[in-house]
Amino acid sequence: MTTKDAEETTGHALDSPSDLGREPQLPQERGGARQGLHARLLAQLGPAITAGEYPTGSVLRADELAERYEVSRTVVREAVRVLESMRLVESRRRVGATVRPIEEWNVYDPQVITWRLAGSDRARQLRSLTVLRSAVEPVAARLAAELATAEQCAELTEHALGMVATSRGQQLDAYLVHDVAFHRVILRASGNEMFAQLGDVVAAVLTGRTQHQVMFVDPDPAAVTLHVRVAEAVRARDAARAEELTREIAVGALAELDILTPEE
Amino acid sequence: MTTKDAEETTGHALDSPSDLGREPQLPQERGGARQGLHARLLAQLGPAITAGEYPTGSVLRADELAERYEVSRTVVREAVRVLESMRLVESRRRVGATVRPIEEWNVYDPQVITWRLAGSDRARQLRSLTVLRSAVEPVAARLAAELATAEQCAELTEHALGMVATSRGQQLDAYLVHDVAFHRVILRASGNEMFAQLGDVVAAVLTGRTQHQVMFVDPDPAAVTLHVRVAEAVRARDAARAEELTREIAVGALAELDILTPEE
DNA sequence: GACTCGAAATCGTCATACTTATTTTCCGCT
DNA sequence: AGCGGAAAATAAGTATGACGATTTCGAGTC
Repeated sequence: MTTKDAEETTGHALDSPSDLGREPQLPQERGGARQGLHARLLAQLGPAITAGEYPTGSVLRADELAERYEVSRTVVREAVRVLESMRLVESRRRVGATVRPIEEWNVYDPQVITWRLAGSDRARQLRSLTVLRSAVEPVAARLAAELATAEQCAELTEHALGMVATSRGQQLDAYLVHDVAFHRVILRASGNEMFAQLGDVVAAVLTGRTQHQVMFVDPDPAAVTLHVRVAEAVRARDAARAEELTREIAVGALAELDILTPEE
Repeated sequence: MTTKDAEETTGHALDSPSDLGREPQLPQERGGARQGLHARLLAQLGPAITAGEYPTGSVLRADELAERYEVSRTVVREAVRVLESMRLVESRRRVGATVRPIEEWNVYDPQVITWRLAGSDRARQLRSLTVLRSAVEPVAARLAAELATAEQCAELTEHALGMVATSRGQQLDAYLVHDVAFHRVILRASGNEMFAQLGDVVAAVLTGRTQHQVMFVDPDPAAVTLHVRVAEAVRARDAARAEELTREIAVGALAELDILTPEE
């Protein structure tokens, strides 16, 4: 059972509600009136495309979509415009919106990431994101060590200690909260806006990992210790050490991934 | 032959030259301006917002925009939808599209990056991107060393040698071509789709650097040598060395940046 | 003074007519 | 028969008006 929780924090993020696009048609959900019909249509088309339901090169015609989903062309066009801005499709006159190859997608778009994480592309997306993390977070930690405010240092140790406190006895949910918060602080403290924006991505990865991993296993004690030491290094303004320790965490995350998903 | 038909049926010609307009916001065709009125409107609004012309919290009303830019509300709405998907604005009923704080923008969106690079935010954007590069490229080089095909290795050495050949005598343009191509190959060869997509970003950074730097100076010979050695390391499947050498390149790029732009 | 209810403003959606660009068809020409 | 170009067909793009939904604001009442 997919117990959902741990969605929180400020801002909106990549959380996809329990909206599984199994139904091939009819966005008829009177349950939750999300904002706007076009958003609902998007929530149908986006996952469908990223899941490969519409393969590369296939064409979406406006009238067809309008009829299929029982909305006006206006709504369809707005949704298509958004898909186009995500580079999922390319709209051409007299042809329609053709699905672009995956290499051209805006794979950094939070919405695209969410859709892919929710769909059949999950494993691949998770791997890409983890590799990205392994590249970014060590450098972010280095910068954080140089730039973090006293308050951010305090948050860091607070969450590191929180991880220690919740690392045993099946408290994975509580552990996850601290873990996510910890990495968010690091990324934000780096002072780089592009790093900071990866906070949601990291949250998604960590959440996904927790949900999909064997839930009985407590977190790796070594990883917990590393987090504590990173917090110490940042507080001590030891950039090199913060970077190196975070790199060790990243190595652990990659190794974990190799266990979970079969190598290609 | 462009013959003007004096069509009075609609009486709405968007290119009527007599219309001078004291609110002259007539988006002319421009390089990069894709087909479609909405794209042209977007090309006006996007840069304006990212440049801070519309500060955070300011509101864009649909009718107002429609009148100001002399387009229909249909066009305005599509443009706003796209801005919304980029998280530049948030559209609410009865309020309009309010500009979000920069921390919430989709700073990885290629279009947003382009706009910011072209506007007043240029220096900051360049710095963010360079830091990102410094994090990603070393890891990408490591992966490339493990995964690159023979053909990619060949391309790599080819471009590295090309850099050597054009590194002296004011051939900066030719040098740039090889430089960009080199980094593109590395990113692509890493096998990570998210890294690969940063190729355009790196190209933008390198191009911007060349354009804004003193054009008389030939590239740093040390950097050129490093590229050659990276190519060698990748060919030799020496992942650790490829990573380390690329990290040295990144350090150089960061140092260069500190010279150009005053630190904050 | 606080509370409620109604009116105004503005976005969201729909329907429709028309425009424009591109593809396809097909006719006439070589 | 093959080829080239004009005409037709098609679907996206744009414009416009109408209506619905919702949020905000203000006026009137307790």
